[in-house]
Amino acid sequence: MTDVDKEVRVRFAPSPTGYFHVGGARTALYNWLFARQHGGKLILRIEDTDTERSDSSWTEGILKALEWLHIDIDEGPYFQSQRKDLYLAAAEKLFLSGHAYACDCTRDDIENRKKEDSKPGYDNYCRERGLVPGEGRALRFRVPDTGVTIVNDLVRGEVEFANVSIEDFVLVKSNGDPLFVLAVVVDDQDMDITHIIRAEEHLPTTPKALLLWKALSNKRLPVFAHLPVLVNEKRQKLSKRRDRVAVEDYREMGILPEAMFNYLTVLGWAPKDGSEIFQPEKALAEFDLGQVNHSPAFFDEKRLLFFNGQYIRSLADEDFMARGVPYLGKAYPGLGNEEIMRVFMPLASVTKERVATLAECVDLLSFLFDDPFSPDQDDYQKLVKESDFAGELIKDFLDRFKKALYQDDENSFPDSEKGVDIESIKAILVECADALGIKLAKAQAPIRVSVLGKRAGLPLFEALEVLGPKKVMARLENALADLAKNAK
RNA sequence: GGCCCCAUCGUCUAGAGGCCAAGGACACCACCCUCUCAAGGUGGAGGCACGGGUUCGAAUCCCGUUGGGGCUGCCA
Repeated sequence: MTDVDKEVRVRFAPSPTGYFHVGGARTALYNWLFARQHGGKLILRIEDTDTERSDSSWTEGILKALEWLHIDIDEGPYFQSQRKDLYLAAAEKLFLSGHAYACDCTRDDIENRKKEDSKPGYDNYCRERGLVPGEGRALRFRVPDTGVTIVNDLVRGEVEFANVSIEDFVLVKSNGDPLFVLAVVVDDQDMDITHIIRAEEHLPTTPKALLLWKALSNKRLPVFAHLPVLVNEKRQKLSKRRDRVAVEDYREMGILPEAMFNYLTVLGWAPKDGSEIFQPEKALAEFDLGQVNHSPAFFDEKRLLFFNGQYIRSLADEDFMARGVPYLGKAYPGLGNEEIMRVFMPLASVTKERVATLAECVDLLSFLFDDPFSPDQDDYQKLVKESDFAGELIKDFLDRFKKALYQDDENSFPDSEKGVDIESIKAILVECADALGIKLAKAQAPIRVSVLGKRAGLPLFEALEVLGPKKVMARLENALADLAKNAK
């Protein structure tokens, strides 16, 4: 078998030093697409060689986020913290072969000499001192003084680095811990990685990796693909510390994983036909690293919200409801799912075309569950209290509503849940509006605010029907009493 | 400062020398639909950073400038 026939093996290698943000998710996604396209393997490797900043809880978050996005991994997770011996063995090999040398320079030493020299980076002071590796001594790689190192990149073509511009970088810290450059190359060779797909920020370290790779073995070089970074509104690389773009946060606000997946896919790549909302199958069929954009992309939440709205609306009512229920359950811990679903289901279709996220269901349906109930103060003030017809209208509506409900038998209504149907409620309000000589749009406002609590929301008649006559009447009577009290 | 990457509407993009007086989508504005709000429909405003080349012809190729970004750590 020739090298060319080798199975595609890619890796996603996050470092667990903070919450998992959307930039990492996109890198993982592109790796996944590439692996699946080529019938290859996706390996997950946790780069936790920085013991100071790494934490297993972050690893947990990465795992959960990948699962949520349906990015399934074939191997791993491997933990670099558990493979230290491998890196140290490679370090020894490099020292023995003369590719690396021990260095006892402190940071200050280097700084001081730099003042005289004015050249940045390490000055190769220890290169020919013949120090033996040991306590308090770092191990540095001997970078060639001449020649160039060329990075073969699927996204950017060939990128050339003059070796003189690369300093003798550290492979092993003076405390004996291996550094990521070493660990990454050792692992990529050990795990037979064929394609390294990662963010562009790694491009400057790639020539180092290549030099190391060749010094370590004669394995075929991996092919690189450096993806443009994701930036914030200020065009800076997304940072875990600065930018609030955790995958977990989007999940909590009710972004659908398929919407996130789709949005991430088209952030930096577009299918030939220009379509933007599509199933993963299409990306699998058409995705091409060579077509990935070269420039940084802004993670536009507004656009994500649009994608999410599209996905929500394409859901079957039952599915939509099932996904929304947990959000309501969280907002109203006292309620059982059954209880929520009973009123959610009949309103599912009118709700799903009014939300961009699942969390927004809570806001739209709160009138069903709030207990005690109280309307939005601003809306109530403006559309009920300050209205010159609200009192009259509400009274009229309430009278007619009761009449329809009791149906000529005032005693037949104890607490019947039968209620009044949508068409009848509408007919009643039309009559009220006509009596006042105003339009239906105007007439619905006081009723809406008094019963549903806000000036905007679900279609009034559907909402009233599902709410049920008891609460409708109680809230209208409350409004009436309040208006009467105020009139004095 | 040094090295490297990048540059099409505000944003994400289509564009691989003539099909481009630059197309689509988000956001924005207007109108239609309409019980509110949405959703949906129709329309509108809005861009090839600049300067040189190459070419019969450049958003597309080359050079420079400017601008932005990344890296420059015994972080990843």
